[in-house]
Amino acid sequence: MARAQRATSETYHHGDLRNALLAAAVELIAERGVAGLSLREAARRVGVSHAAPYRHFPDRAALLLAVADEGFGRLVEAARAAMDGIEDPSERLRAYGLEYIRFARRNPVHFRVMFSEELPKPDADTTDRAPFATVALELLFEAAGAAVRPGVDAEDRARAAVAAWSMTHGFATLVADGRLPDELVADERAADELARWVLLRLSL
Amino acid sequence: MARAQRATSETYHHGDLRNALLAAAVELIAERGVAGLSLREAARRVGVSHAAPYRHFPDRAALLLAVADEGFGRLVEAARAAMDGIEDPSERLRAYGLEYIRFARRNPVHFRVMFSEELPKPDADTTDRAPFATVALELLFEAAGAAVRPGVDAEDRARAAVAAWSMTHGFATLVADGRLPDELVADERAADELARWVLLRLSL
DNA sequence: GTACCTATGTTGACATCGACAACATCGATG
DNA sequence: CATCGATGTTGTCGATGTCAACATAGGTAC
Repeated sequence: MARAQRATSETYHHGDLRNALLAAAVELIAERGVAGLSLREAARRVGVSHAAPYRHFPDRAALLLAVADEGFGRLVEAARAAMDGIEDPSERLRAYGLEYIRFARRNPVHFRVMFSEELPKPDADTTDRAPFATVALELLFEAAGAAVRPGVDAEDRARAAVAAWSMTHGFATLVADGRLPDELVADERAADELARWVLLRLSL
Repeated sequence: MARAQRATSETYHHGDLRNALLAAAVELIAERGVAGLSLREAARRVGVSHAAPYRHFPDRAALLLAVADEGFGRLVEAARAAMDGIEDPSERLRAYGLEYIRFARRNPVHFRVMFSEELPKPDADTTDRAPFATVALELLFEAAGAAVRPGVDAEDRARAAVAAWSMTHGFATLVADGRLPDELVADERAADELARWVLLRLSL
């Protein structure tokens, strides 16, 4: 928010433009949606010229990608913390799912960007610039694979992962997009409880 | 596709501009994504001037809305046909889900637009211009409500609907966005089978 | 300490887009 | 056959993404 400690000479050289732009982008998207994000408006809001952002992001897509990766990073962190110490594989998977949904509820902007169509498709190059997305999904597939009864073949293990992801991602999407009745997800407690209930309908 | 029967005077007055624009829009979105849809490019592709689309759609959002409603219409039609004649409520719900997912696979562009963030939020006015969206969701909630064991209270019935929607919508979203490994959903048969398997993990 | 050098900002320009206004054309209706 | 409304066209405006050319500040090498 507040301009970084040492804004050089109080005018030229912002000092922390990259982060300021990220924050402004999130704010803007919250107000106008992903499509409403404009580099010029973001620049305006942090008080720099319209071309300044290009010193930090090659193009608009890169800014979106940065927001997405920030989101995936936070998700991975939260999920790891939530699963930490839990032994039972089913419980671990549920803990991940719950955190995934909680994340979507608390960071709807990030979540929407993370799965936005506007995001450049991950290729070799993009993967470098957004490492966390891969990690987050690997974590999920691991947890899901471990949660199926032992002795199940690889194919069904993959299917189980898809089922778990579908359920979790579906619910999270509905929450982040505000498609569920407000009273159902108004406060954290109610939302958590509903999420838990929904995740329990999943039998792998 | 082909210009309507009587393109008046072969030049002025296209004859079926509205539909031509819809088709062009879908094509464009398939190539460049929803964000890549531009009224001017659509106009160019059907061979009219850049302002012609405004005679049929008040703005860009309206064109998107029309694509979405076309999609919801087709979905409702397909879902009704699929459920027709099936008695068992659980089977009916599964039939809907399967059709929902099949629709997403076969019409990924429509599906993405239908749930795109860019779509104007449904308010009283929009509902008039896009009646099918409501119908499609009502149909789902009915089917889900009927599928839970009798004697369950209203609250759990609503929860069940959310769970069913989450699972179905989640999987459909992953498919439409191409996030699942290609070999899993390459041909219709494999995709259907996987969808069935996934939907069977749902126990209401 | 001073003279560069590089990272970071700024100004100015161009093409594209959504949107509107003013004008043109066609076909149906009297 | 004259008129009128629906449908297209041209011209224009402001906003945007992106690039090129220029400016500035702060650190580094001597």
